[in-house]
Amino acid sequence: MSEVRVRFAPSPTGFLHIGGARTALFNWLYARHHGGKFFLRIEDTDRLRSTDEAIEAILDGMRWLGLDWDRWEGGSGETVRQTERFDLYKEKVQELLEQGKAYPCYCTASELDERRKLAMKEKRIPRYDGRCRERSEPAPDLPFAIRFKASPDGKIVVNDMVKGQVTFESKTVDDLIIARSNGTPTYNLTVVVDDVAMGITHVIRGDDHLNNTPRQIQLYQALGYPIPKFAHLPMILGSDKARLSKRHGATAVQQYRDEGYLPQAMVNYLVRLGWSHQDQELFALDELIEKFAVEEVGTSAAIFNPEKLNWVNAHYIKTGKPEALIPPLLPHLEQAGLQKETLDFKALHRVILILQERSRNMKELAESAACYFLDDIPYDEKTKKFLNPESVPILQAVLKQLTDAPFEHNSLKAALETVCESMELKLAKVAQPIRAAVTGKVVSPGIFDVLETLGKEKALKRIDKQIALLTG
RNA sequence: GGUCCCAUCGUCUAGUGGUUAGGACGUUGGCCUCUCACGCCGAAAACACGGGUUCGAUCCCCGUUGGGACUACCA
Repeated sequence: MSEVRVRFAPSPTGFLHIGGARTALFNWLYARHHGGKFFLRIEDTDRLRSTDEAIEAILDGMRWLGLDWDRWEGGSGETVRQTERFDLYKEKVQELLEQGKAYPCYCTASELDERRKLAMKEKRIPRYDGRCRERSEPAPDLPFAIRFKASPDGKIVVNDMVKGQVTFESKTVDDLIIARSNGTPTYNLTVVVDDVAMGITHVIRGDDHLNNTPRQIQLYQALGYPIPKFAHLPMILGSDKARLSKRHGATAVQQYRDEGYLPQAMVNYLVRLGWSHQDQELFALDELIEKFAVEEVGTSAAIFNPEKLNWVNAHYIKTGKPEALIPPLLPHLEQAGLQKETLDFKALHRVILILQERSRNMKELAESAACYFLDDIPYDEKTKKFLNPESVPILQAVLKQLTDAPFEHNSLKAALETVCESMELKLAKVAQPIRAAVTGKVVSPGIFDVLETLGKEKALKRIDKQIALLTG
């Protein structure tokens, strides 16, 4: 069986964050590159912290990024949920128990907690003292957790696809709890059992899991399982080199969507965090699938840089086809006060054409686009500089000249040049008042494009209205 | 504290036992110009430190320092 099978295994305790998205992306790319399978497994064994909202948020984020996942043959749904697999875990725990590879531990959580604190205080290494490991007295009638009996002998070597060979002394591996006293299994056990059950060939995850790997390898061995290949990806950090968190601004992938980022920009930005292909910065998705290799992923952590994301996003906006930009733009247009139902899509197409090269995100684009559709446009405070009594003659001349002009770039140019000549003014002197009058802003695309796009009716009406207001 | 990981411009990174250490974002000077962008041309900006190995180290090895992760009946 040479098929590549990977998985992304988030715990549904929150939204899909940047780090998780990158891990998912690398798994996805690896699977797609090798023509393998990419599964989504929800690690919800911690029932207290897992929520259905979080699961939905994660799936939503995955879909937005375009990371489609495969259905696991052995599962009943689109994703694998660990809470539906407790029977299997119990069976495996029982197996380990029967083989003497695990044992009940009667220490309570609070006792363990106290001992740990004491150890820290006395500067001892906080690790389980193994007091229940070799129990000779009869089992007390108390709740118990199950611990894995780690082997203290020898070394555990991880041949990591990104980190290279990493060696751990077996004796540093603690007797970890594999089942809680309430009977539910814990992460290190479920991850091993499921990865084997699902036939996972490559475990690609954040390097915060590197230290878990020796424990998991011991479990693989105890269960008589083959060990998959591992690839531990470097972390993504915030600007202060600390783990990315809310302090650094948006960490949820959805928030970037809401702020006007395009999924392909997000994907392109994320893939370059830790991976590169010579000097290339921009990659189309199919190109990524073709070129991506986990083996080429770098070893050091990367700092998330919103500025560069902005640049990538702007690139995809200015090079995108207007029709492709419309769907992701719609929610932002609604935010900007435009109803989808009343939108003139042909006009929108033209508006996008003149705005896309000067927009960094969809939100900006939508806000700039609004004035081409609204009947009553808001006027920026800054327009006062250009809309004053002095500009009235200019506006009047322009209005007169434009009344009979075809609203097409070259004719508009000729018309405004005529005004400039007759009034002995530079184009800037004429363009700014018009710009202010017709867009309500002091910056916009080129004035001829603006007028053409806006159309004669709206343009003249707005100029006329400003003249009226200023002379009124 | 213990274990493990990491170290090239501010940031993402390329790179090689001999290079003027390359690209990109950002910063910055200029050009273009009706505003703002875009675009174009230029500039500043890095091999953490100390030992080795070597004719020669940014590159290989060791150490130091500095970051990070893990050290839960979280995942």
